[in-house]
Amino acid sequence: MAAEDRRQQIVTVAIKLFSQKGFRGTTTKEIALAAGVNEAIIFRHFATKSELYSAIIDQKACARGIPAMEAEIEKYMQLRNDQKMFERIALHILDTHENDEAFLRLLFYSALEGHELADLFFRNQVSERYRMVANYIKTRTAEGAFRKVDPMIAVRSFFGTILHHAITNRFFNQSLGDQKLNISNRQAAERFTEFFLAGIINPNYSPNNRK
Amino acid sequence: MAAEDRRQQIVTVAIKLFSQKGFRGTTTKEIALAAGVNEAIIFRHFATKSELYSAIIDQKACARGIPAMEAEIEKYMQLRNDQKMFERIALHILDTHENDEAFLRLLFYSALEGHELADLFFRNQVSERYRMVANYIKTRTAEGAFRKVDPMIAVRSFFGTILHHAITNRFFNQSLGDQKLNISNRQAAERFTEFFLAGIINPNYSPNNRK
DNA sequence: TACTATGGTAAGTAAGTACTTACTTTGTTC
DNA sequence: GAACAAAGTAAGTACTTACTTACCATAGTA
Repeated sequence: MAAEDRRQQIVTVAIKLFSQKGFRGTTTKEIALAAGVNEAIIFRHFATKSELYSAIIDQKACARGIPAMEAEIEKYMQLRNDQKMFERIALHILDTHENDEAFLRLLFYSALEGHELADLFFRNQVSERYRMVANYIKTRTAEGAFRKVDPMIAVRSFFGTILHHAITNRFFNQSLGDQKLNISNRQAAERFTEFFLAGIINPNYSPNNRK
Repeated sequence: MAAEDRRQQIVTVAIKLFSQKGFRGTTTKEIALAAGVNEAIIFRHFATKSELYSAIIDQKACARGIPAMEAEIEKYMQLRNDQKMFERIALHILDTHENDEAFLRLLFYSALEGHELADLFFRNQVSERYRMVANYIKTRTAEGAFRKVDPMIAVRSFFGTILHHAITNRFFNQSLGDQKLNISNRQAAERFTEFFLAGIINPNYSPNNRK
């Protein structure tokens, strides 16, 4: 196998194992076994185990957003379609964490074990999205469509709700007994967004008497 | 030192270390060093490292609630003081995670590493509280004070908001740059509750024409 | 055919790891 | 003060860890 392919294969295998057992909990021997090569091969491609982790960070923390989805959100913002806009963001988050099972675990392990992944991800991806949504809320408040609220409080409420749902479903669902909430991501995005917007829209607003 | 005291001391030291580096990441040697005893002492009190973890679980997952706080919440429920009631729950959660720094980390490590602590905690503590709040929301909806909402959606929105705030503050606050939200727990409880209630109260309700 | 660069391996090393063994100290009771 | 149980220790064991060394196989080029 060509060097570059092997390198990528090792990274892929390592992502899976690190997400399952953490960085400290995963041995280079296990990674080699799962990749079907001798352990020494890993150290031919990566000087240390930490360097292998760095390669994962480069791949995960700097992942580019999906342009189609970004455009969709942008469109709904311009149309002032609040429901669809927040719903799309929520669905994106929920789907991301469902499709990439490893990622949420990798993030939490990284936060707990003190690697830079979680920090970089927050800096590069989350922080920017928080700012964008906060600005949208400010705009809508200025237009009179939303009540006067602290945008950061509203942003944390919204993302908190969605992330809590994602985290609970992944880590704690079987612990909740009859308190489970087994709905599709689409339904969840729709209903959490409805609930969120009910709390933030200005009941006296009609689009015609916009200032 | 008496056996029971030493045992408890080892548990206390282990909680701190396990929360910092996880179960797998903490060595029995480190625990012994931190407790100021020989490593063999640990194995005199606990047959295995796992058994030490079990002792922690017994102590943490079965911790009793604080009666004074439970009574306060119960009182606000009976008085139908929605703001104070939700605020008190929120403050309890935020304070718990601030005062017991180790606990949130211990919980997440346990969820990731697959120990029973997280599961037991959810089963014994969280699930019951979710049910209680969901029932309260149902009652208030029946009384006409709250809009007709899915109680589970509302419950997840509320707890999600509060937990997200607690988690973000503990793990990711320094990653958020200017998106930080540096407010006291009391302020946070008050403002998140206000925001939540604005979304759930029935605007046409007045207590006098209760059914 | 011989040379060389590259992808691969077997079998190590030194430093941990959980856990044990054989022994010493210390406080209590008669 | 002798007997004895409980609290403590030093120095192990067998095994695993990240990482290394010395060697092999094969394809492309001269």
